[in-house]
Amino acid sequence: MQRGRPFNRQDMNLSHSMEDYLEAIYNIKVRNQVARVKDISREMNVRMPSVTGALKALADKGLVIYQPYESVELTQAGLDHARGIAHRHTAVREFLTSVLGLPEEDVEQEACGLEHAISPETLDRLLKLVDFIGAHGDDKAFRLSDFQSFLKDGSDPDGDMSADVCYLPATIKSTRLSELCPGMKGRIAFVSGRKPIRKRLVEMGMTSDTHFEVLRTAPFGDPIEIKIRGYNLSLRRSEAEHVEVEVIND
Amino acid sequence: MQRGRPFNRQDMNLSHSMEDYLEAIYNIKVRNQVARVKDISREMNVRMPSVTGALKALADKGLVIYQPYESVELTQAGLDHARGIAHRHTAVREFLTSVLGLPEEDVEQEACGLEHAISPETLDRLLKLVDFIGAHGDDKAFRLSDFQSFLKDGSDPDGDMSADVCYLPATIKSTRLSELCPGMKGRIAFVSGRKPIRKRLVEMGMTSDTHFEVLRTAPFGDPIEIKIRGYNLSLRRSEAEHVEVEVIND
DNA sequence: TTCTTAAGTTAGTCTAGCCTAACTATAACG
DNA sequence: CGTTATAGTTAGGCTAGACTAACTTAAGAA
Repeated sequence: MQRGRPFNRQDMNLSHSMEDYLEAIYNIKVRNQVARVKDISREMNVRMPSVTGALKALADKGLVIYQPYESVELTQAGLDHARGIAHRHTAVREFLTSVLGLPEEDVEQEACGLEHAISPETLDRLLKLVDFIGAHGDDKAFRLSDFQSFLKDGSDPDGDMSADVCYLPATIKSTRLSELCPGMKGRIAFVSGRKPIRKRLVEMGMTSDTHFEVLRTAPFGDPIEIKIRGYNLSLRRSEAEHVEVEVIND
Repeated sequence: MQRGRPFNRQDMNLSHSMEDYLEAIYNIKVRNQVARVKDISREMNVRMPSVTGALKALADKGLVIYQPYESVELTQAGLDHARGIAHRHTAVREFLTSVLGLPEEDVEQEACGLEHAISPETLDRLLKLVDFIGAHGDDKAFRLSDFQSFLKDGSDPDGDMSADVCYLPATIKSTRLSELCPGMKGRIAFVSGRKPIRKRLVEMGMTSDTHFEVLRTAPFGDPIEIKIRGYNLSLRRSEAEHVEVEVIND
């Protein structure tokens, strides 16, 4: 029960609907680089004026940068939030398909509903469960008690998992280029930021879907050196913060 | 994504909020026999005028019988619906606690959010999963592939489950007295219906928390004979339909 | 039987989110 | 360089669902 509760998502109080908009913007940027009102309207199945309204609300909360007639940018906070939602979505979808065995097609819509109601704690355990169950193919035996003790102290009797593994299985782990450490590889999702900085980054070859590897980072992470399209490139931290990437661990 | 979708819960289109009200009424009746505006208001954490409004809306949809200044009754449809919601709620709570191992206290609120977004198909599988995993204590090995094939053809290699078991484990299976078959035992949850019929039933000993057993049912289920408080009682089907019970299988 | 009080209702307000209709900006093309 | 089509915005309206303030019922005490 418990009505009247504002949806408690960490500090920020985002409505169900605003979360949907944020997620849509994020997804569109990953696909198309830029998110325009029309795109969002299509993705969300609403009319354009509704999008305009939502963007103003999101801008008020400091989650997007919105200026009339321009394409939408995510702020740092907006990006963080959007990633959170996307992770919840992925976790739920993953659980529904790979554990419950529901068909991919049917799952998408349901995940959209469930993603808003999942607490961080549950999210964490859901991901761990998916990982634990699916760790080494469907035929590996699973004991609930093993999982429980794994949750507690991170021990897995079969030694296939460890507590500090990355719990995003068939999942995309997204972050900013500036967060990566040397040796990590990834794929560029999209470049955010206003026109001039975007232009510069794109000219350097930072375009969507391009793969790269981080070579070196200086003491304070500035500059950061990456290998991309066969070239070595050196970026300022302030620039790397505008590059949303997906980590690929091999 | 997919905004603009009316919450597709089977045929009836009930909003998130209306579902909450319905569930609250159901829970209160199970606890208190009667649900009054004040109770609902307390349970839902809203003010009384909001309840009045909601009751009118639910009455319009034919889910409750509402007359000003009187206590609320659930119609047949309302009861069915409420049970559905309660089951989703229980399934989610069960999963969160017994599989994910989250603490009881934290789970209640989250279940409230999730219960609205769960499809019948997912509900079914979630219950099966809880049952399958917990079938014989935490130490029983579980193979995802076994679960998957159990879902398909109802076969369990260890023979501990069968396809037509009742998939509500630590769960309350609630229904109407009129639905039960001879030999079934249960507990009276509450008696619905307007005053005269309620009065008669209560006088016969049909009060909340009383245990009973179904002895006989005539061809068309009318009358139905039960043993309650040491007496044998014969009820018309039309009366038994007003008695909400919880089945106890031993 | 009247009085008092708690429960319940009505009326009216507010906000979030959606909508349509009508206006405006931008960019692309002749 | 103006025209036009498309994208986007503003204005205004609607519904759901909450709220407060003020009125009404009903039930129990005097």
